[in-house]
Amino acid sequence: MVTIGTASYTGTAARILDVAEVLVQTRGFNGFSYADIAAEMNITKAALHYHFAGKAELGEALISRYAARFADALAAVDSAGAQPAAKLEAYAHLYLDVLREQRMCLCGMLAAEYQTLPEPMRAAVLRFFDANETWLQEVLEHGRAAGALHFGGSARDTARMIIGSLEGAMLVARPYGDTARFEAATRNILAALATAEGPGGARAQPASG
Amino acid sequence: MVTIGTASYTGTAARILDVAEVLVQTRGFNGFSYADIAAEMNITKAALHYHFAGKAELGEALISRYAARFADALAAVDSAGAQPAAKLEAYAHLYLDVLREQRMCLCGMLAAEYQTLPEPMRAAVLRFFDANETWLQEVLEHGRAAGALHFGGSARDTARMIIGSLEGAMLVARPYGDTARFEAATRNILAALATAEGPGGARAQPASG
DNA sequence: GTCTATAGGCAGATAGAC
DNA sequence: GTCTATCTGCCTATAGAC
Repeated sequence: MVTIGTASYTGTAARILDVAEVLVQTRGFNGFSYADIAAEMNITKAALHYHFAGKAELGEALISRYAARFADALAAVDSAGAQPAAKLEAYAHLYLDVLREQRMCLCGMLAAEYQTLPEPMRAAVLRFFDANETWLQEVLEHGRAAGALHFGGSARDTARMIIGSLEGAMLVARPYGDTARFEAATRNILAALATAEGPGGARAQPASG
Repeated sequence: MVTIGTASYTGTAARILDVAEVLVQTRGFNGFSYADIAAEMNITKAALHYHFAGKAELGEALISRYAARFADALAAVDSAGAQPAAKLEAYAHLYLDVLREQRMCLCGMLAAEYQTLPEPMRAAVLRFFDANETWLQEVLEHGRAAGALHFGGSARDTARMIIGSLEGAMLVARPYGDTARFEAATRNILAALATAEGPGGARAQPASG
């Protein structure tokens, strides 16, 4: 179980986060302004500053809430007690739900803009990926021990591969407005883990010298 | 052979593109300004407008030149006459070279910002991915016919999976400043294609209902 | 081709009234 | 909590001299 944050917002603050979240996921952190949020909510920019001192603080709150929600979703998958392969499918489905709303993963988007982010946001983005990696690693290790999943390399590297592949599949599928691209890629990746000869087997060769 | 564009720039225009390219690949299209380019080059913003009417035109030129360079690199891989698996590794190495300079793929970055881009830039980004897909598809089909590559689904879907996985591996590896993350993911992906039981085999299950 | 100067607008942010 | 009003600074872009 991974607890990333305990941030809880209600009322106006929560509504601000809702609006800002969509803006970041569709336009990027550098692609929207306080004026965009204010216009959408029919309040003034000054009111926003009452709830979140600056854009940096708003960004931190966004990641914190998003990560907490994601952690809750993963905990729910664990509680459902499904098979390892089904857990991986449930994991991929979390991404698909985001893509269906024509959004990018919040932290995938912020990963692209990483170099322009204030330090606290950077750290929070990495924590999000770390938490995902930890959860996947556990699923992969248990799955391999139970003979349900098959992969050659370390569970850690395989977890990282899954995260990257899903983030990238979203990244490319969204401009095409085509969720089928994401779903096909997901099938390819997960199917290889559920078959006898998974990725990173003995015959694996380095991709570069 | 895919010819994307024939754009050719020399002198100041080429230097502007060089500087702007790094800025887009590291900070995003919405994360830099004409002032940044001007400062780096020790010229004025007004001089930039002489070469590229506006940021949108500069963006189009950037993608056009990047895509042409990428197409040239793929043609060079073809000319080398390597085995299918080696071609895929060479393809992945193109991405690695970009990541080693701590840059994101230009079009991967622009894919994240897609919704904020002017239409001509959007179209150019999709053309880039389409060209990549076409090239990979050909390598995959020839590789399968020759018994060198193994995958269950269509070559098109597998090509798309590769593009997404490499873009995503870059996206996540860059914030960590860790090229090993990218290389491990690449090994996982490509190894599965070079082994008997590749991804998307008969046992493949849909990732979602 | 590059400059100075400047326009016009929007960014994030603050002060102080209500 | 939300407002009006305002500040400062940066943005893209243009005009016109050299």
